[in-house]
Amino acid sequence: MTDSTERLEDTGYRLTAPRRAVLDAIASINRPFTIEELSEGLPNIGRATVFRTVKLLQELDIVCRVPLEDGSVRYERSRSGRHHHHLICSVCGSVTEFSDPSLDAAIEQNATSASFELESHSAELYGRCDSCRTTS
Amino acid sequence: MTDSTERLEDTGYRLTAPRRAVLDAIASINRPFTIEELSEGLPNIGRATVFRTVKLLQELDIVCRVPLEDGSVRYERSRSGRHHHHLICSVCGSVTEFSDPSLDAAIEQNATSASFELESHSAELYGRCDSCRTTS
DNA sequence: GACCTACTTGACACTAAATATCAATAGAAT
DNA sequence: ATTCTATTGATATTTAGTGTCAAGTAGGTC
Repeated sequence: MTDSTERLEDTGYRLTAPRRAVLDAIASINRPFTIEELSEGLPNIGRATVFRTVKLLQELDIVCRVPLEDGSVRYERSRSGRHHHHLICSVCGSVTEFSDPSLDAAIEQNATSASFELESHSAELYGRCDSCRTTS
Repeated sequence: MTDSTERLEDTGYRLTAPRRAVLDAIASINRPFTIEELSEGLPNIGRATVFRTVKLLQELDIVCRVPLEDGSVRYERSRSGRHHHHLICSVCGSVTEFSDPSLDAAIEQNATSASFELESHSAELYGRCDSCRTTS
């Protein structure tokens, strides 16, 4: 979170008390969260500000958007702060990041053969994580 | 759409007038649509029915959900009716389906190495389609 | 063809997620 | 300390979708 505040400043954004509060709250949550959940834990911060801050943090790759299989959305602090994909457990809801250059290459290959100029992409994997798989 | 009605019947769903109307409307739209747009073109059909029917058609792989980069969602008649991925043009909004076993394999490989039991996955490619790329 | 019954519909209320507005507030540069 | 502009909070509004339930109808049966 310290380097998150730095990243905010470096990008020209103001380091305000509400933004610090949102960053702290995100740092202390250890699971994917909804904005509502985050907002409930921050009764002194306006709901709109929480939405705005999370949107900002997404742009800075500090937080990432996690689309669930049912169409709902959660957010999570990005571990890597860089491009990655997700393994999303349908049992416990845990989200694991991974990167794979060969997966990215396969995606680029498909774009190229369709004469499509790729700007970005997403890949989400849904299933059961190791511990939920072995525990059930 | 004829085989869509067959697929409805085969699965035990009733072939009702509203469902036919929704199927016809989808067949006549040649671009990704929102439920609102679809519903506007069907003033005699209840909004809830349009939502319900599109949800049903998704389950039957007749229609597919297309998540856009900004988090909004559109729907499109599935050409293949089977598992596939999307090339989504950020200029004209066109959506092209593609399948690639080697892409699927790369995804499965990642799940396996994380001891993750893969149930499903999605991959969306965003950028500029061939005609928008060459026209601009 | 009439009948039955479960599936489906339509109207409407409601929820959830997010954005728009705008006066008031407060970073941070000087 | 002052100033200027980004940011905030409160609230209204939008968008996308679901829940409820009485009324309607598809399609199998006699």
